[in-house]
Amino acid sequence: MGKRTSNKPGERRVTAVEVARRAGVSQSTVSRVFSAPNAVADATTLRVLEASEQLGYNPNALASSLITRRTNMIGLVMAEITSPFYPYVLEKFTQRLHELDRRVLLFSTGPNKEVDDVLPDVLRYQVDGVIIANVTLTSKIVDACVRRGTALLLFNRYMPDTRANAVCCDNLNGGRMVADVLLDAGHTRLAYIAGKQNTSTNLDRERGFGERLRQRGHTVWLRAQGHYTYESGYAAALELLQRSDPPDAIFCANDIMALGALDAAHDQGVAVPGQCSIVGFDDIPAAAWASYALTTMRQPVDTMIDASVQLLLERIEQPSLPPVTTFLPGQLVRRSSARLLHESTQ
Amino acid sequence: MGKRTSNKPGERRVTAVEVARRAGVSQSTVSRVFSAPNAVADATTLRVLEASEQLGYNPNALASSLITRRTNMIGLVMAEITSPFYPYVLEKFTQRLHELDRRVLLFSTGPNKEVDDVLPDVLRYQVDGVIIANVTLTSKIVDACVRRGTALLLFNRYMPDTRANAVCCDNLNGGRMVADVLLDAGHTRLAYIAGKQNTSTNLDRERGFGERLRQRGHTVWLRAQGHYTYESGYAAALELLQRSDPPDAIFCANDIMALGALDAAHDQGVAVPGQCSIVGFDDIPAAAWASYALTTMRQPVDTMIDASVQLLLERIEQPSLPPVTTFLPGQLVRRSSARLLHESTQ
DNA sequence: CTGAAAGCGCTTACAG
DNA sequence: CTGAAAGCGCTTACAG
Repeated sequence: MGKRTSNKPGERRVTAVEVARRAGVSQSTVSRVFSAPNAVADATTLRVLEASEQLGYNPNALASSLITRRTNMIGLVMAEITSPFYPYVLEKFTQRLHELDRRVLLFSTGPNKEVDDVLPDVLRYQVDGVIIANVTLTSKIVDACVRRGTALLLFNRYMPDTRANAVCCDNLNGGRMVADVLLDAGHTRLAYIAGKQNTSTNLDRERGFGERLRQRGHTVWLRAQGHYTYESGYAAALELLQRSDPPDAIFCANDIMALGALDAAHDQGVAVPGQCSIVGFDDIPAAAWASYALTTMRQPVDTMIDASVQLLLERIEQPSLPPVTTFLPGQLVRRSSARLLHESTQ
Repeated sequence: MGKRTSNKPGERRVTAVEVARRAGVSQSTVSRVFSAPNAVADATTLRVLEASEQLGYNPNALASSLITRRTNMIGLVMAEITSPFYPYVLEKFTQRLHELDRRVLLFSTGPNKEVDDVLPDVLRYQVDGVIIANVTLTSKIVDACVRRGTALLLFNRYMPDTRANAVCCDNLNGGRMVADVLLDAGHTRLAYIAGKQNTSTNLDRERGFGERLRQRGHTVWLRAQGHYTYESGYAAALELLQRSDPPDAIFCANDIMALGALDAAHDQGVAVPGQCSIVGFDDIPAAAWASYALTTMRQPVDTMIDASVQLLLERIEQPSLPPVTTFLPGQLVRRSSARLLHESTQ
C-alpha cells in the first residue's frame, strides 16, 4: 500500500512533517502547536490539531528533549522494592511526578549490583534528576551527578557537605522518642532489635534510642541483630525472650521485624504487652492489622515525598541553589502492642 | 573559564565531538567505539576510550535512539504498586529487564486515572514495548500500540483475538483445584470471598471454583464481595462466620483478603482449620508468617515474568510474529489454615 | 503569527 | 579500518 516498502519497526510512525503537509503549514508551526500553543493563531491551531488527529500524531518526546535538554524523566533508584514501606514510596513518587508531567525511569539494583554500576546507565538516559532511595551510597554517585549537572535527591538517607539534597525521617529523634515513652511507662529491661548494619536508618534509630537511654541513667540494654526482615525479627526476638533475663520492652528498627517479634512472643507464650512491650518503626499497613495492632513510629511518608519532589524539581530549575537536607519528624502511633502512659509527654 | 558563558543546565555535557577532537579521530569513530566496537582498530579504540575517560564521556542514549529507532525502554503500567504481590512483580521485571540491557519507564495510574489517559504519555517516549499489569484494559490500548507498532504484553490478564500478547497464571484452573481439594477433604458448606468486580483474575478464579463445585454436585454456596484488601477480607469473613449457617471452608480470591479472613475467624473464636478452612491465592510473603500459615495457590511469578520478558522482547525483534497468550499453572502450597487430605490428587 | 534554516548528539550507508 | 555527510524528529532564534 505505502510507497515505502520496509519492515523495519516504527517505519510507519507519523512525524510533524507529515502533519504539516496535511495541514498546509510549516513543520515549525506544527511544533509550536504542541510546545508553545499561544504562539499560534487559533485557526491554524485547529487545522493542525485536526490533521494530527487524523494521522494519529503524537510528538516524539525524545527528539524534543534532544534540543530542549530536558527529558522530564527522573531516574529513581531503589534497591529492594519489596522491602516493606517502599512499594508505597515508589507508588507515591510515580504518581506525584506524573501529576507534574514527569516520568520515572526506574532502576532496581539487584542483590549483586552496586548503585555505582547502575548510575552511568541512569545518566546515559539524560534524566533531569535522580532520586536515590533504599540504597547504600558512595560519594562517587554524587560526583557523577554533579559532573553532569544532574540534580540529586536522597530519600531517607543523607550525605552532609556534598551537593546531594536529602529528605529524611528524623530517625535519630524517633529513636529518642521511643526510648522516652518506654521509660516513662516504667519499663526497665529494654532491648533493641537492629536493622541492617550500616544503613543510615538503623544507625540513627539505634543511636537516638541508646543516647536517650544513657541520658536517663540506663547504661545497659540488650541488643540483637536483625536485617529488616520478618524472619530476622522473629529469630532475634526468640533469642531475647528465651534468656533468663528477658526484656520487658523491645524496640525494633522497623515494623516488619516487629511483626516477627510479635509472632515470636506469641509462640513463646509471652503476653504482649503484659510481659513485654513491642514497638516498631514505619507504620506499614500490616501494623494496623488485627493480629498485630503494632505500636510504632510512623514515618511521614506523604510529607517526605512531597518535600522530595518539590526540592528536586526546584534544583532542576535552578541548579545554582545550594543543596538542602531536610529532616521530618515521625509520629508515635499507639496501638496495643506496648504498655504506655496514656498521654505521655511525647 | 570556558569560552561559552551560559548558565543553562547541561551546557557542560561532553559529546562525542569533544572526545573525537581529543583522541584525534573523527566523531564517527568515537561513535563506533561505543556502538560497534569490532569495527574499530584496537589502537584507535584505546585512544578513544582514554579520551572518553579523561573527559567523563557517556554516550547520549536518547540521541542514538533517535536514529536507531530503539530506545531500549519498556513502558510498564501498574495501577496499584502497593497491592500485594505486585511489588515483587515490579522488582523482578525491573531487574530482569535491566540484566537484558533494557530500562523501565514506570507509570502508575492513580485512582482517578484511566490507562487510556496514560498510554499516550508512554508512547510519546518511544518505548520499544509496553507491559500492562494490574490495570483495567480497554481495546483502545491495543489499538494505540498496534498503530505505533509497539509490542504489547499483558501480565495476568488477556485479550484474546487481539494483537496483545499475554502471560497469565491459570486462574481458572486454580479455582478448580481449590474446589477439588476442599471437596476431597469433605467440606460441605463452601464460601467464596470475591476480589474486585470485573478484574480478570477474580472472574477466572470464581468461575473455575464455581464450575467445579457444580460439576461435583454442589449447587449452592456462599459468596461475599471483597475488593482485594485486608479490610474487605476481614469484613466479608465476619459476615460469613456470623451467619446461622457459617461455612466450613472459605476460598478467598487473594491472600491479603485471606489474612483478613483469618483474623476475623480468630476474633470470632472460630477455630481454623478445625471449624473452618481458609484458602488464599498468590502466596505472598506474609502467607508464610507464623500467625497466618496460610494454605494458598501460589502463582508462578518468576516463571510468569521470565515468560513475559522473553515473549515481549521476541515481538520487539520480530513484530510480524503472531500474538501469543500463555497460561501458567499455579501450585497449591499446603500450610495449616486448611484441613486437606494428605496427598490429595492435585 | 509564520516559515526557512540551523542544530541537538548520535548512527550509518558510502567511498576510500 | 576510517572519515565526510546525511539524517533521526524535534525546537528556536531570526526575519518578515
